[in-house]
Amino acid sequence: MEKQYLVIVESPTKAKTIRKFLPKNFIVEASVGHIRDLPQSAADTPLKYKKEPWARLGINVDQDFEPLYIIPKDKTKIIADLKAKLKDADELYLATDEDREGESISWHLTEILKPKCPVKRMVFHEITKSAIESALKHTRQVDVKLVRAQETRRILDRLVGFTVSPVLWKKVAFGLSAGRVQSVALRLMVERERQRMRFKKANYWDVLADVAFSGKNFDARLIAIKDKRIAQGKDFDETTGMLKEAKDLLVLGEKEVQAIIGRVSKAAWTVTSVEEKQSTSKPSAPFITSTLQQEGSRKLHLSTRDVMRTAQSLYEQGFITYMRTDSPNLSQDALAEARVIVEKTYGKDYLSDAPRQFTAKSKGAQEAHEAIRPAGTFTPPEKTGLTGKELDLYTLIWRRTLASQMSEAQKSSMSVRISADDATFSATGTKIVFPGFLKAYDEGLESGDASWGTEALLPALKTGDALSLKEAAAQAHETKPPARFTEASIVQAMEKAGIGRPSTYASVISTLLDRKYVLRNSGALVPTFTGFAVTQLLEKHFDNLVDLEFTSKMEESLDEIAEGQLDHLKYLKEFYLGKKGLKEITDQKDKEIGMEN
DNA sequence: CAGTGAGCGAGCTTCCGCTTGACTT
Repeated sequence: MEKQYLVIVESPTKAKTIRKFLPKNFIVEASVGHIRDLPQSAADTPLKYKKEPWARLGINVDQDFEPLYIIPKDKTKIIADLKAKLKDADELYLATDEDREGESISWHLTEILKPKCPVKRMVFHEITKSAIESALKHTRQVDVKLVRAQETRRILDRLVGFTVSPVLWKKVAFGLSAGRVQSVALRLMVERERQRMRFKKANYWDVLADVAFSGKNFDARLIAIKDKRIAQGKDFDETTGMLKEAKDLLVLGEKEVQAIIGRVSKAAWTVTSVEEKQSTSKPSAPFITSTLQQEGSRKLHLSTRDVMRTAQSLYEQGFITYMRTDSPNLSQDALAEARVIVEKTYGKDYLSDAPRQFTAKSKGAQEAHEAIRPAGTFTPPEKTGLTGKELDLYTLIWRRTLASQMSEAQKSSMSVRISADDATFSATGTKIVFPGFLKAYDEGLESGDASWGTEALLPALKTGDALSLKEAAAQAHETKPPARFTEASIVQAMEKAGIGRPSTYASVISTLLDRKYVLRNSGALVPTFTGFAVTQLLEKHFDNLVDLEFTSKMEESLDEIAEGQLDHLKYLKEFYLGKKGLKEITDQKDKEIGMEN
């Protein structure tokens, strides 16, 4: 009889795809994410353990931090199904994602399914027939050290969350929360708001002139009087509203500007210098979760949740690859397909000389998946039959992927100096000589459409040319405080700091909104009084936890644990039970903070 | 005697990260 194999992946959609690449004697099933976890709340804790002093944490902190794992209700049926399928299998292939969490899922599966047949760990980074066949041949064993690193991460997050949150219930308000990720994200927003509150507005004036040369009009702006430069926004200090120190600049008021206009209106306008520069720009990397959320927000005005919901639907319909990823990498198949479509759609001139490959920028990237790109044969958007948000998002992904394999854009910029009486004016123009990738995708644009009609052109000028003044107008300016975070920009900031993962960016924002730590105000996230109070308390008493560096330091330790260079118990003991450990600090602060009130 | 309600004590809230549906707004 033919041998039977059971392959387990994380996502049901992925299982469906892989099934097509494998013979009938391979049964492919999904774990649907994690299958075991610490109890989510007291209600989930088995009666047997409820009396234990550590039951509330779900971790026996005095007994080597032994975690209490339970199977969540919604996973019991999945486990039963997997067990039944395993009965008929001669071999088990664990094909969960190749990252810390995926390794852990594989380990939990062996713990629960207790397979009697041989077990092999297989990994692949792209879902193609050749990649899967190769993965089947190159299996390994579950990496127990990597599993330890995941478990340590899980325990640390629970300890932080369930130790610090109760302090907030006592000192601020019932039901609040703190955590390694959410509290730092909140702090970023609070700090930005403090900057805004400290901000002092500055006012200054300048002159915008409408000038003409051989029948063509263009704008020129006042930049200096008698070689003394005019102050611009960036020259003012944000917290004092005064000119930054050691700047010998001219801050103009309305009266002075009117006097200048009077002088230059009667003067001769002459070009004193012309500088031309050629430049090229390269396309951005294909989408990863964070950049998709940013561009979905900027170009399509969708919330991070909306972006993810829509992408999930596109994924399930087979239009795009997996939407939770931190890798901008394109598979060999995808590269080839993208290049074929670029040539077909835009012509050979628009194809980059060589395939372009991108690497992850953020520190914590685990790169278990590919970039978010059109799946299979890159169906052109108009042939997908999609509508509404789905069509818009797919079009964005399709264009961004193609752009990544297109030629550079070539620009030519011209910078001109003009003198009139004692004043110097400046005009700049940019011309796109060759649009290249901009034809498919222009990041600078707010709408989804690509276009390169935004260039500001100057006539062909040379030194000594005489210009005619049409109009000179006084313009008032005031400096602006730093902008509040939006959903998109906070995700960008979190990713840069290595805080949170692609699967959690959207839910972290939801938590902050749920707790009323921040409010949504026409796109901006505005910290509330509660948000300020919580941040202030955490900064004062748990400063290391809300430090931007905390997660990156933790990641370093987890890496050492995964490599066997650091003992996970030593790390956890020091973090929680050590002299300056979380437990000691919390007990001490509990009393301290109480005294203040 | 039955019904009411003050007073008391017990139990609960919370984390991050991996996946979908089942549910509500």
